Amino acid sequence: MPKIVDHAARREKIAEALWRVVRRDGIRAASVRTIAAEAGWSAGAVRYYFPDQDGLLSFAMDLVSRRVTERVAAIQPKGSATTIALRYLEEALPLDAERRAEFDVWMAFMAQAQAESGAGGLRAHVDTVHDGLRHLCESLLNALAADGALQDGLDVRREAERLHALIDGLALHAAIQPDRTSAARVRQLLRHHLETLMARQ
Amino acid sequence: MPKIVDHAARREKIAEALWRVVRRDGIRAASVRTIAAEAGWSAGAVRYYFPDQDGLLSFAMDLVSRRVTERVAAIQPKGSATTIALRYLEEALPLDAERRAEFDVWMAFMAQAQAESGAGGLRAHVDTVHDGLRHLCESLLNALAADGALQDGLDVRREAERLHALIDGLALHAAIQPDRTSAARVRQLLRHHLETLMARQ
DNA sequence: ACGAGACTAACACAGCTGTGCTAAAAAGGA
DNA sequence: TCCTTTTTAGCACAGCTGTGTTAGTCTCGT
Repeated sequence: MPKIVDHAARREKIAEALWRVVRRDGIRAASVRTIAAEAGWSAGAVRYYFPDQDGLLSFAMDLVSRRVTERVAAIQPKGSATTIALRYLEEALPLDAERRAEFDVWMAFMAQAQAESGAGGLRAHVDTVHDGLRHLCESLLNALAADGALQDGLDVRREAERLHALIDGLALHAAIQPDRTSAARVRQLLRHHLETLMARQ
Repeated sequence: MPKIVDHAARREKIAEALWRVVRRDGIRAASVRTIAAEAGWSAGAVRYYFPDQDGLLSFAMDLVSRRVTERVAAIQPKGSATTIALRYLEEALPLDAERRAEFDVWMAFMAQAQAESGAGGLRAHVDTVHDGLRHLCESLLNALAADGALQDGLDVRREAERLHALIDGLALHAAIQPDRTSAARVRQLLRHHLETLMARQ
């Protein structure tokens, strides 16, 4: 029959073009035409894959979280519970150019999602990712507790919330002031925080 | 001479209209005309006070930080160093409707400021506020240390960074999931964090 | 009263916006 | 080769965008 292009791959290419536009000029500049130009196609071609703009935005936001999820899923959980925890938590932080780009875009979407009206679908994405990270924090702390690595009498639920907040705060700092908040420093702070939770050897 | 209106007050009214638009429909909807309509004036009137849109955006963002700064400056530092610290840090968190509104707007501006090109002035505002909060954290910890309330051998600089990240993370959580992250819970987590830094009585 | 200065509204313009629609091009199976 | 289906480019439309400009309205000190 006719020419076949990888539909899913094309949609991702377009979404990535949207990311670049958002990162370069902000979400206000993310129009169908600028995105098409960035992707190297005509506006009509883009609209063939995304009939309307809201769908494009929603897909692009979802792609961010899928990318992160894929990377997290690819982690091999080996080593001590502590090393594993550090490894997982680091993956959620924007410590290199690629993840920093994703985080910038994510931040733009998150701000947009806060708008009461309009694309309500974005709000659900935020909640999903947020709950996912909270759950990850809790799981990692539970694993540490099972290993007897944590101090006695620790409220794991509370510590998970605190860790979660710390992670998001560190992510923000790494993103908006990458020079002042180097990757090494962020790793150091994260490790230090975990150490304050651990039992004295 | 002619009719006199309070110039500064009018500019703030317009900026607040911009906030409402951003909060309701996102920063993408923040055009001169929608803002004018929201403020109840004509677009021409708005442009009399803000010749161009970038100026309006920049002013509106600056107003957010000024409002926060004013509230922080109005705090009466009385009570123990711990109470004072809690009082100050709480003020930086979006724990009521007004501050939540400000934070939503701030988040939208922050995301926009991350765009490499375009309104470069926004970037400076972000840095100023960011540094201000970091400095506040450090000052409060130093005051606690001077009172002998902190554990011995604590790296204050490091703890200030950790506290700062925690604050920003808690603020984010309080803003995007206010139902799941109640004001009481945030206060509890903050107090708990400080307690982990304090010397055992 | 009157006129100088501060303020407001309205229009114009070129350009961009999302979306609907249509015609053409491409490419693989028959 | 030709035909069928997918893919692409382009146009059209109404409406919005930022910004210049201009004409008008108001209010106060003289």
